[in-house]
Amino acid sequence: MTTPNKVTDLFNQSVDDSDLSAKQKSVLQASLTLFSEKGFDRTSTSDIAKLANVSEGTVYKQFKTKEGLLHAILTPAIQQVVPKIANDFLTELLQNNNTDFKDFLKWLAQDRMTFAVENQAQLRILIQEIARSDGMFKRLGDTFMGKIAVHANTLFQKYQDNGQLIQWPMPRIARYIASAIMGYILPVILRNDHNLDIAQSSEEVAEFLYRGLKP
Amino acid sequence: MTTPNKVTDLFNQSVDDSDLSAKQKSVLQASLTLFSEKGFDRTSTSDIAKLANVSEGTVYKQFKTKEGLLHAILTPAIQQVVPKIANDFLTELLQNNNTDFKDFLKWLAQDRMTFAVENQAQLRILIQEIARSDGMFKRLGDTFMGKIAVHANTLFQKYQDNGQLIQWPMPRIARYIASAIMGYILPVILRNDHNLDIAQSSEEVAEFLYRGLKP
DNA sequence: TTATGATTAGTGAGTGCTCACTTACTAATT
DNA sequence: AATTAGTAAGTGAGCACTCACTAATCATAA
Repeated sequence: MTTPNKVTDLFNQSVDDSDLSAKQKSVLQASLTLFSEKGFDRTSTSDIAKLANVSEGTVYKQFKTKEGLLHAILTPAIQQVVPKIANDFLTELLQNNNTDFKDFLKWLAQDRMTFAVENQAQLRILIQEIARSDGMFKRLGDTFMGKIAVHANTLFQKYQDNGQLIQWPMPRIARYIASAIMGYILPVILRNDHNLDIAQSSEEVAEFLYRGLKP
Repeated sequence: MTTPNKVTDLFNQSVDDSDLSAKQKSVLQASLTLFSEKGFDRTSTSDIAKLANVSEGTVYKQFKTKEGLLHAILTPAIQQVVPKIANDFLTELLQNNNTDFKDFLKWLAQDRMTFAVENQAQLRILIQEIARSDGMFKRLGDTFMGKIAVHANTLFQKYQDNGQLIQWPMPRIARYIASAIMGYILPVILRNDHNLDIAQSSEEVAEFLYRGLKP
């Protein structure tokens, strides 16, 4: 439970799964780099073509529009940011052994921190989109409510019945867990910092959260 | 201590302090609205002129460039996001009465939540900028280290000596306080939500933080 | 007060440039 | 032979910004 699970690198995973040509892959890679470094709106398609060493027409052969390129990058990110966590909760639920709540917190933190460090560029682009359109945040929130809420609720209930978790409403508990972990992840993404000590950080945050959330 | 202090509305404050004409003020107001709704890059100067009911030349009479407009909006925001907190800490320090740590947490949360709700548009634009250039986040971080760290350190030390605060390093404590409060503020800003129950939320977050941070 | 000159505020039709996207073409693959 | 991938020179639209001009404001002297 405390060992890190396999958190996949989104780019390599979704690129390998698709049957894109080498040139198209380098278009995606160049877009990922430039979007995260300069922002979507300040990246031109000719910039992308130059960095990818292809002609500008090639950029449009596969991804019909510039937005389509953004979509190709963000869709796998969005689909993993939220639903992957749902799976984590389920896995934890299905193992009926009574895992320590603190261990679960540490494992969750570890898992999401690993994901964040391995997908910094995508997450930065996602944050840019969230800040621009209030629709994106609501969409993520809805996905969370739809896919995670039920599992999280059940799991938290178990810990509450165990006497390991305070009797607060589930959204309140979720908010503190999410924001504390975000407190480690966001600075890393926003500073382009590549030196997050995940073992140390997840231990720390689990300790704090457990103190704040035990009955 | 638990009563909210006066948190000023940035736009009205900085606009009234300046000697801008009515038209220039409406240019600023229109920019604020459009930048926060559509993002800086997707707002054209002709959009701004239209919403402000002025000619496009007027936009450029006072604020020489579009960037200058962004600057005029963000500078007061940046100067209040961080340094205002420094002042709060100082105020708290100078009242040498032994205020309860939990009361301080509640007051701090209340203060920043009020600020955030009253300056949603500016903060949303600031978040957009933070997400785009990693320089902005570092700049805020440096301002924090320069203006707040010392005061916060002294204050936390006092609470630690009081036996009200756990003996953790100051950055760790600051991180949890900041992220927990952010957990309430960010959703409000990113969803354009205008219904944050500040009294309830600040009480809640102070309760959680105190549980997690008491020795 | 009022006429005068000067400074500033505001206008809106340009202007040149960048950019997303197209298209007519060639090269490669099957 | 036919379909697909890749090319590179367009193209038109939109944009930030300018400029020649007019309207308003204001200081000062008759």
